[in-house]
Amino acid sequence: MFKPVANNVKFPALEEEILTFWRTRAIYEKTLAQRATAPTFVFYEGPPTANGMPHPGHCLTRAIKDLFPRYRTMRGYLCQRKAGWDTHGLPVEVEVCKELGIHAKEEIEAYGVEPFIHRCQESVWRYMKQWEQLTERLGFWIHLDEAYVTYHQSYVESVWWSLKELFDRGLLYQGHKIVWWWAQGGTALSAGEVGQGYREVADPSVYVCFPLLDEANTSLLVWTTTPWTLPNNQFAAVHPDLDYVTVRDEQSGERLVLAAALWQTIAEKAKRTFHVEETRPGSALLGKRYRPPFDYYYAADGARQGRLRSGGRDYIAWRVIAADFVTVDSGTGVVHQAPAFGEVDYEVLLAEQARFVDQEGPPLICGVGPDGRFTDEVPDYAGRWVKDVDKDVIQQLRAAGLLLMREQYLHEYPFCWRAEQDPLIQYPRRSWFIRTTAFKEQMLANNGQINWLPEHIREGRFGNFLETNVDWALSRERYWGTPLPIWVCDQSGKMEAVASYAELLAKPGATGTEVWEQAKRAKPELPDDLRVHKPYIDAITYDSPFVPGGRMWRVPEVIDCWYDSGAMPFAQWGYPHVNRERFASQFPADFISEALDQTRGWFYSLLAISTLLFGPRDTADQTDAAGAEAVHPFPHPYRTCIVLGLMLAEWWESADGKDRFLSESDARSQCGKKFVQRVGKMSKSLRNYRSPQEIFDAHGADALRWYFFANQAPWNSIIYSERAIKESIPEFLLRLWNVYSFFVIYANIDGFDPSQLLAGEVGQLDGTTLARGRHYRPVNQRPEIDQWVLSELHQTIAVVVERMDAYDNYAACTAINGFVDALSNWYVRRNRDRFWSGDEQSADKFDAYWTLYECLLTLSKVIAPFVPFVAEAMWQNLAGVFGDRGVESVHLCDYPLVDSGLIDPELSDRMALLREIASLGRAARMNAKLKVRQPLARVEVILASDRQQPWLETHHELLQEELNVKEITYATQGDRYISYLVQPNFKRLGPRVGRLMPAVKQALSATSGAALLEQLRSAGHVLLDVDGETLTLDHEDLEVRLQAKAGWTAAQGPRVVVVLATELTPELIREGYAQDLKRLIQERRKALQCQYTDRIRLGLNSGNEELWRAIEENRDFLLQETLATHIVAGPLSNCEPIECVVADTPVQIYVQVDGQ
RNA sequence: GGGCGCAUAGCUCAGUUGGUUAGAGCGCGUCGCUGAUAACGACGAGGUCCGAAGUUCGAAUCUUCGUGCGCCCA
Repeated sequence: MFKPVANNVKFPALEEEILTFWRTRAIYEKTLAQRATAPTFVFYEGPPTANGMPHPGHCLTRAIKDLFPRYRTMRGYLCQRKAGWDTHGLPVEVEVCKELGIHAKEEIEAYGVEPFIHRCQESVWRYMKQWEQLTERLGFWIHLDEAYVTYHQSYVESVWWSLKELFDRGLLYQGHKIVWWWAQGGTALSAGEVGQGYREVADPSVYVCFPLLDEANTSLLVWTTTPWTLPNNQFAAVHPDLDYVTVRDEQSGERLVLAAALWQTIAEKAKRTFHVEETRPGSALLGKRYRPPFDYYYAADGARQGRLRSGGRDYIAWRVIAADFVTVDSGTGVVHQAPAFGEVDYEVLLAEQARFVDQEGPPLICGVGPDGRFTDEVPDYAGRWVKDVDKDVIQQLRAAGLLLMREQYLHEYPFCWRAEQDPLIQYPRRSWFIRTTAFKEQMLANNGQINWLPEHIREGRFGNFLETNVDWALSRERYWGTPLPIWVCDQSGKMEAVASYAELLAKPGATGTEVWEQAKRAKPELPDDLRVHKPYIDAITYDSPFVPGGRMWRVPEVIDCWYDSGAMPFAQWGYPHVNRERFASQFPADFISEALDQTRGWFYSLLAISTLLFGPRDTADQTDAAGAEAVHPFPHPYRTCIVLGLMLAEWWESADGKDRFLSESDARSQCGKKFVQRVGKMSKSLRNYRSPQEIFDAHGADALRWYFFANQAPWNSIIYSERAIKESIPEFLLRLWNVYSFFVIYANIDGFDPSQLLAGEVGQLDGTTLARGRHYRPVNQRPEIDQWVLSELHQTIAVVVERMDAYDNYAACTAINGFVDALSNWYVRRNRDRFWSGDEQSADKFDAYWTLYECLLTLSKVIAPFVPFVAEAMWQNLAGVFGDRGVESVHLCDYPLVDSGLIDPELSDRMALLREIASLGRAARMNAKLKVRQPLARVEVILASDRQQPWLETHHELLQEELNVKEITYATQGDRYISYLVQPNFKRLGPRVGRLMPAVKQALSATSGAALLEQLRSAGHVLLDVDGETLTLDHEDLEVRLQAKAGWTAAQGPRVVVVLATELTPELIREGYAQDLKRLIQERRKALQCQYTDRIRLGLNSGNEELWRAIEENRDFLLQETLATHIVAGPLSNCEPIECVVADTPVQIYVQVDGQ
């Protein structure tokens, strides 16, 4: 016996039971164990951070990350799934600072780096529980207890090894970087953080004169929105191809040089009258020297020259240079350059420096300290915060007669995201870089081999990003991160990199471990991993190999935590210090997936690090012994990458905007009809989304998973809509569940128990095994509809496997959904009688049970990777009857294989036609307002082709029942009812007739369709004169469409028309009455909660003679259908009647269970 | 400002190398079916396939330009 299936299934509760089953039986571990020697399918987990709550977006990534490994495991691969956690970085420090109520770097120093680091380490596990819970509840199978953790010593040491590689190969260097600098906090902010802090502000913008040295009374007119940077001016930039004019200011008589396109606008704004005196291209201005508005540096160096590499000499600064970025969109076409405070400006400086012989070019002028205050180099403003001096600068310019005008300028400017009043400034910092630009071509070649989904990422977003590659700014002046493993000699400044802690301690004269040892003694619970972190690692020094008596000290920086995550392919194993073979077997990944925002994040860090470390090297670069073994053909470190779309939130708010972020039902109850729906980015602070746990509790993980997998291609953005998730249940899960429940109910009634019919081990209950069962007949001996449904099943498997091998879950789900619909709405519906029939031992009945049983078993395997809980629930019951003789879990099964012998495309086509006829018949009934319970005498089916007619004729019964008609006739000649429309087969004829196509179409429609068909039938082809040519068109060149003529109750499809005979006889009408009665009685049975097998007594009260006659004529039918023992006229004692209307007259029906 | 993507029914989305009735689900309306189904089925309304130009015998699909939106970067 199967376990009875509750018809009001609660998926969330069901899922909890399955989770317990998986856990106690260690099913996940068993899936791996049984593939121990199988070929590998390599998956990499992109490490999330556990110091924030998981949100719905993580459900999507984790669902996709679960789907393909599960699928591949069932397909016979070993797919290890090592979890990982990203634990370093500024966000962690910020969380800790919040707890401590501090935010500046000095405050951290004052608090103490050591206790600060301890708090960081503790903080990264804050939401661990929630993450683990979400992961398990979603059914994401991954080894959480063997996770890699980026702060662990072995992980850090792998990163060190890779950095030492790069250092030794000359790929790690120090340079300046202009960063967005939070002066009050003393730190640079990452691009993401800067992006969060943009606000629209009004800044002063000034038009300033830079007097030219060799043109009297003539100045460059320069525009800037940051007056405070003017004291640090080094150059003025023009576009060499733009036209510049020299204008005379009527009022002052001074001449100004500015872009030709802008002079009128500026004259208007400044309320001046300009007279154009000269026009010249920007190129004619190049090299012209000017006097900057402030002479703090100019006084000493204004006349200084340096030697050029190309020979000759040039002034080091304060002259006009060429730049492509100059536009005439705003400003004056002459751009002030202060390289210390602008990334673009700094590029200009680098380019200028490159022209000069080393040490003779322009130095970087920077009169501002890291605290954002002017230094003594700018005496007028020394000690003042840069943004505070704008006014005074303007005042000074005006006094010097250098200010043409000032205005307010509205623009977006970044502020610190956690200290909202602090504007950020661009500021130069010493920084460590990885020379990724040297590997651009290799990265592009590697990228070219990756299977990106969607494809456009390769050439588009990611490819373009690689094309514009700049060296990776690796270092961070922070505390909680992987320390940069470079030690520098305090005598010579020479440096070397260190690849492991042991290597460090083995250095001659190494000291400093006592700092860690003391800390550990004081606080024994400290994880040993901390010893490779600040401040302990900084304490370790050793003898300089470069200078006798020198000491080696670590540089203070830690590294960008993106490097940590990108190093995970080897660092997760501790490679190369340990686990060399594990790395070898798990590299590269076959599959990774994250959301689109990782393009420049993890996808890049993985690719860059892998290309640099494991890509081919030129022969000169054989520094490392590991290098030779480590060269891998592209692509690596991942072969396929699914780039998921963003997840959007959906919420409701009142029309007046007062109540926001409501659920749909809350909005309805609170705002009446005055509410609106909103869709937008998910935001933690706005709380505009429901927690995943709520979805799990209300609808279940399978519902969420199916919604993700089956609703759209994964790279489209998806709305996290509770309603849509809920709706995915009846569409698929519930429909499937109902079929399953139907099977179990009837199998139990009829005593169909496969475990009694099938002896011995049954394993995965595949087709071969089932074939051993008693009463299991070969498929070709079963009714055609059984053959059909199994054919559909195997076609579905073929599509699903083909699509899933191509990582296309959406199309796979569509195919599965289509099969479940066919199973439910055709197979089960059309075969109810076979399951309901009295003869428990008939071959036909066994065929039906074995067929449906096989479909459901196979289906549970097919859906297992998608909806693992429902699949397991079905398997536990369907295969559970065998106890230990069968496989313990559906997830231990192999994915079903296609039995192409069972696929019958012809049968599929025929059945599709039959279903179409049935559907059209119903449509025609609808049009005639003839309900299906009313039997009809006849339908006529007119086919466009007689090919399937003989087959259809053998299925009269099915169609008669479906359409409730007495007779069905087929014809291909239905001239009374229809006309023929013959059209060319465009796809076939297009290439052949080309431009004649419209004429062919015209000629065909001008000829009588019936005549064409007759010609085709008799001669096998049609001759058509078109444009002086005679075309021979055969059967396949033509498409025959049917068109129902007016005046008939008919419905038309492209290849078939169904015509109803609508005239009713009294007998037919009485039969309809009997059908009405049957339905009413059945409803009553249901209301009385009868068992399926309960017998009943019937009583009827009605004065309608026709109705009684109907009962007499259909007595057997009624008794059989309703399981009634007899029918009496009049009421039954002790029985409540139901009042209803049959045959337009009131009737009381009494239903009583027999024996009560 | 640059790059990438998207734009198809009221909503959310499919739409296979270009082929002539553009689909699904939901929603809405009408009706029907039901002893598996708190389900289901049928029918209907609803589409300038964002706009314009081009290529082609033929364009939702290819090309160019434009518009709007999103994301990334500056």
